Order: sequence, then structure tokens, then C-alpha cells
Amino acid sequence: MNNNSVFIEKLRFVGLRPTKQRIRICEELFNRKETFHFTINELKELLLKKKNQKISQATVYNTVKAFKKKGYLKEISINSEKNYFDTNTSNHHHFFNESTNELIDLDDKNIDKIKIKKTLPGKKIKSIEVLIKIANNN
Amino acid sequence: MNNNSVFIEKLRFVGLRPTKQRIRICEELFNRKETFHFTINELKELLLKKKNQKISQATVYNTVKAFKKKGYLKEISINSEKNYFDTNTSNHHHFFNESTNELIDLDDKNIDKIKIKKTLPGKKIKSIEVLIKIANNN
DNA sequence: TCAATATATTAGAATGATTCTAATATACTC
DNA sequence: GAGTATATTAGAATCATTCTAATATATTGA
Ligand SMILES: [Mn+2]
Ligand SMILES: [Mn+2]
Ligand SMILES: [Zn+2]
Ligand SMILES: [Zn+2]
Repeated sequence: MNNNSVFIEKLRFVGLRPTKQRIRICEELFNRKETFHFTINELKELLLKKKNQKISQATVYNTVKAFKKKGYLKEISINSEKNYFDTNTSNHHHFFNESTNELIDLDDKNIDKIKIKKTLPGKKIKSIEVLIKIANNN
Repeated sequence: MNNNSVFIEKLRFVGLRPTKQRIRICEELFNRKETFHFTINELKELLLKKKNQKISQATVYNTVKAFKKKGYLKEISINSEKNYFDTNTSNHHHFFNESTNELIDLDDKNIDKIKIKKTLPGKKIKSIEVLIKIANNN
């Protein structure tokens, strides 16, 4: 587990002590070829499935929120039922397939830069995100 | 209450009988100069404030959802805490001020048409929405 | 108009996601 | 390794939303 040192650094960076539960969460989130989208429940199930040691709900929530706050995770709100987190923290956009509940990345490069012709004095822009809802034909 | 006949038509169109509770909700939502954004809780408070007859939670939820299903309302999910409805059903986008929790319309005309350079065979696009998160300068 | 029937309203219970609590366990410092 | 700070945990609390089933209202058509 060579990666562990990376996870420990990451945890320390967000102000968390590297406990075995948190390192386990890091493995699940960051020890992947591809970034991915997940709900808290999906993450809890993944954690349970791969090893058989349960991590309490509180620890999962607290750790995910800490990563989000420091920018290691993004939150993607689709509708009132679906709240996803995203390990892809680059600027990018999403397709959401309403037929399958699938969330799909759309790279920034695949959309022309968004030019806003309305100014809001005294405000700064924090993020610009495009959500494209799609459905299966028929 | 000349408007009532409009509301009654609207309600019948979405498949709801025009009861006094539902007409009251229509007044609150549609009897306005400007469209507006609201959460269910805000709507419940408005209903309570203006007349003093309480409408049950179930009726508020059911009516709002029926309007949404038929396109008389849009749902705007900002983050896990904030779920808004919008009486502006035209294609448009939003600023969300994270400092004040204010949701502001941005007309379609204020953003260049979004061209997506990625095709998804067998899918059709249902909506394209841009959410711009802003914050007050310091 | 008025009964018969379909549908709506309601309070409160149920559910599900998230947060809190406070008792126990672990990590860190020296 | 002792002492202190912090983390983990199960379960309770909270909050939004949905469900339930008893009561009330709207609609229909004789
Ligand atoms: Mn909602
Ligand atoms: Mn959430
Ligand atoms: Zn993504
Ligand atoms: Zn709007």
C-alpha cells in the first residue's frame, strides 16, 4: 500500500488525522484509474462490500464533507432526490440521463466558453456549471 | 377574482379539481407581476401569512408536484440543502449567490447558445441549464 | 336539486437522508 | 508510555418529504 502515504498527506492537508477508517475511504475514492460519481449511500455500500469492516455513517459523512470543503470532491445536485459527489474536481459539466439516473462527465473542452452578458456588481463568480438532462429515445 | 377562472382552467389542465385550497395556492404562485423562486417551506409560510387559513403540507406538496409534472413550474436544485421551484418556465439560467442564498434569473439571451461537441447516440436532450455560483466580494 | 360516487383534505405517522450526542477508542506529543 | 486531543461509533434527533386512512368536498346525472 504505497498509496497510503499519499492518502495520509491528503488527509492531513484537509485537517484530518489519518485513521484506518479514513484511509479506507481514500482508497475507495482515490485509488482508481478513472474519476467517478457517487452518492453517500453508494459509497457506504462500496466500503462494506470490499472489506467486511463497517465504517459508521458519521465517519463517512464527516470525511466526505471535509474533502468537499477543501476541494478534493465536488458536489453535484441533480434534483431533490439525487445528490452526487464527484472525484473529478476539474472544471467540467454533466449529462444526466433521467431514464437511467446516470451521471456522465462532459469535458470543459466540449462546450464553448460561456460568456455572460450580464454583470453583477460587487459579486465574484465561483463556478459555472452546465447540466444537460437527457433521456433515452423512446 | 376574475383570475379564478384562469386558475380553474390551469388546475383542470393538470388533472386537479379546483378546490379552494388549490386556488389559494394558484393565487400565491401565479397572481404576480414577476415570476419568482420559492422553496416549499417559503410557500407554506406565504400561504399562512396572507390569509389565516392553513393548508396542509400534503396539499401543498401534491399541488406543486402536479404543476411541475405538467410544466407549470420548474425545479431548481442548487445543493443538498436548497431545492427551489420556479414559476418562470421559460428556458433560462441562474445565478446563485452563496453569500445570501439568493437565486437570480439570467435570461437565455444573456448567454450564447450552448454548443455541445459530444454526441450521445440514442439519447435526446431534455434541458440545458447553466448555474453560476457567485459570492459577495469579501 | 340532490343523492351517489369520485376525489381531495387533513393531521399525524412513516420514511429516509443527514446531523448530533456522548460514551468509548485511537492517534499524537513529549 | 502517559497524558491529551481527536476520532469512531451506535443510536437518537432533526428535517424534508411521502404515506395513511378518516373526514370533507366536488362532480355527475337523474
Ligand atoms: Mn424538494
Ligand atoms: Mn447531500
Ligand atoms: Zn463529473
Ligand atoms: Zn428562474
